[in-house]
Amino acid sequence: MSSESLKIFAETETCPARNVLDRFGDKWSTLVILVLNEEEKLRFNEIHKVIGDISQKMLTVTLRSLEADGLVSRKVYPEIPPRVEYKLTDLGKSLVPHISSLIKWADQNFSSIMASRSKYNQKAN
Amino acid sequence: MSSESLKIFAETETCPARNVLDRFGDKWSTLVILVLNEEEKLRFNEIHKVIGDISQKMLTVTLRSLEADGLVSRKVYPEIPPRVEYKLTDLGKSLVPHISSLIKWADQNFSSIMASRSKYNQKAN
DNA sequence: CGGAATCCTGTAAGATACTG
DNA sequence: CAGTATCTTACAGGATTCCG
Repeated sequence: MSSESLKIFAETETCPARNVLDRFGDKWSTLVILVLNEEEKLRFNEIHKVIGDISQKMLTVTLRSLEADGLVSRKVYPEIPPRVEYKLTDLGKSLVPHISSLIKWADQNFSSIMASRSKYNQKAN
Repeated sequence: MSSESLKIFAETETCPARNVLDRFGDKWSTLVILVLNEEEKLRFNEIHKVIGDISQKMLTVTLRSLEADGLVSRKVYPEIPPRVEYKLTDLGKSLVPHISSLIKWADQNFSSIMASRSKYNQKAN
């Protein structure tokens, strides 16, 4: 993969790479995508329950931005009490394998990274 | 890929997935990795020049944390003026393909995402 | 040249309370 | 149930200065 093909040095707003990497720069987006990937469709509180430590506000914010990007679709049922279902769009699904491969790498190299970290911190003290 | 194999719901500190995703949560790490991937070895100011809009401080911080994780190696030459060379470790190199596949996805779907974004923002107003 | 040290600010994100 | 509305805070990251 050549340098030119990456185009990672453009301004953030117009650079696909930076733009999308920024999307994963937040704390919850990837996690929500992965959760949605496991169940086809999920309600707000179901997602909330699965990700124990996300606040209601951040789950809303995250879902809204994923929806804005066309990665997640939101379907409201006009009932009382209200019911809202979230699911990955095709675009969202097409992203999952790439995230998964990253997770897989993480799993495989986690102990190595942690070992390196503690070794590095030792030297510092 | 099953839910169980992902293990994304554990505590952040002990969860490989979250731990590594957090690493890419910062603004510059992936960018620095990609830059280092293109040149085999680079000096501090060379990296700085390639990534035009990173501050000296953040480049230092980023390189240090990448070094701590064992993704980047740092070699100091005892000369005056000082010379320091950075390069990816094998571990760092093994990560690159996964990032690249993400970038590739970003490139391919950027216009689609941007279109979705502006459409979403229209509705909001 | 390659940083370190300090100061400062914007914003992501948490806590809490309220609502159709 | 699925949010919205505020308020508050921590910390990432920028700007600047100094140093071996």
